[in-house]
Amino acid sequence: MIVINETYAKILETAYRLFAEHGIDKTSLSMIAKEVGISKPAIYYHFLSKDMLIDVLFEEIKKEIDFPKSFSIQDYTKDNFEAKLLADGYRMIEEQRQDDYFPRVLNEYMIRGSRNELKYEQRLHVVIEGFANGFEELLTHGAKLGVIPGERITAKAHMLTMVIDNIGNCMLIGLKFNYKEIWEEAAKACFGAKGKQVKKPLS
Amino acid sequence: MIVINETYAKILETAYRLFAEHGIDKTSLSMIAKEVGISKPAIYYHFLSKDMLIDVLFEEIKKEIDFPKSFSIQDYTKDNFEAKLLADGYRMIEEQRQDDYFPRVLNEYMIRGSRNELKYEQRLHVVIEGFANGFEELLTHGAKLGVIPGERITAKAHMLTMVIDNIGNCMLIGLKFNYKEIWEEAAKACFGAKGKQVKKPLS
DNA sequence: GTCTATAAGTTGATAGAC
DNA sequence: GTCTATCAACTTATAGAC
Repeated sequence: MIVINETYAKILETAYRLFAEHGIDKTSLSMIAKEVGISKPAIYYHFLSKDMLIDVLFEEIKKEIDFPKSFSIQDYTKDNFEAKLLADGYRMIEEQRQDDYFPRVLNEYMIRGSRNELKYEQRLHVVIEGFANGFEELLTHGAKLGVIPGERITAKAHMLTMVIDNIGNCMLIGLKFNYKEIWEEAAKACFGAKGKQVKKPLS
Repeated sequence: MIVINETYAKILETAYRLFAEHGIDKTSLSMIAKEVGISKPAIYYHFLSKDMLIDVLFEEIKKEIDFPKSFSIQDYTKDNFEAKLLADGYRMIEEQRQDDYFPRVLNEYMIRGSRNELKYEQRLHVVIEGFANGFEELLTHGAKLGVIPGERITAKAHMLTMVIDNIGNCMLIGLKFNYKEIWEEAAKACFGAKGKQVKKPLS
């Protein structure tokens, strides 16, 4: 978050934290102002309304979500494909385990999108479809390499999206599942019956 | 929902609908009273507080969630196992497509559980674990019948739980995925390499 | 059981001084 | 840019009549 104005950035950061802790609806501008150390009307100098603040924060958050950040397709080769798909998933799970502010806030926008608020709905599509398309691209790459069956790539990609996304949700409510193993099952399903090929022909 | 008192039931039903439409936080007791056709203080005769109303409704909702309702293990045989697992999933997806009030409200409680409100957190565990355990039981049954590999049953069951649950979430925000195909990929993953056995020796 | 009236507090937002 | 003072509108909740 590179912002010119100091206070502007502080307000956004504080809103982010408080939204995660209490939810958007139950976070008032007074609470934010108090934490930042300014008066409530001062917020209105930087943001037109609470709604605008919520909006701007969502735009900032969206920038942080990026499929290529977690799964860099160009690094996947015929030999490392399965291992790398597993490892990248593990890493994503581990990242969520450490910072639960992010998925919490994203969840807040998710629930807003699930209502009739169209503006969030459409923007959330971009987020999830980003992952769905990313996985589809990755699996297509795998099919070209010959490590993944070429059929039903889209369905498989979406299945992976469902799993990795819901792992985050379940961690949020404190469910103690073995998420690495769950990801392994989902990932393995993409390789089909022919998945058990040469394992370590590397170097 | 079989309740003795008329107004009591009306309040609960109206709360259910309004919670789904506007979220719990943005649904006031005035809104509920207005829709029911009574005055706001009348609600306090039936419920100690808004919190108690939220609590009671959650208990009612929990009764509606029941794994055996969607997947009745005793009906799964060696011959129909894969087909039935698919069909039951399809039916669940179809049910969600028709009534989106239910998942919406459940989502409201989910997000409450993801905060620090311990009472919801623990009760939500019961809900999801109900499905996780149900799938585990079902797959164990499948392993006994010889249609499912006996290893990693728990991980597979949890993977199915992640998928079926998140399909609901994605439908909620209006994502137009092919959910039947997604479920097929998840289900097929449980059968492993040996899954391609006799298909129609039935009748 | 349901009402009117009202308390006590919070909210998002604005006016206007500095 | 930030403040104090203030607003109208809402909230949950209670007192007490019928």
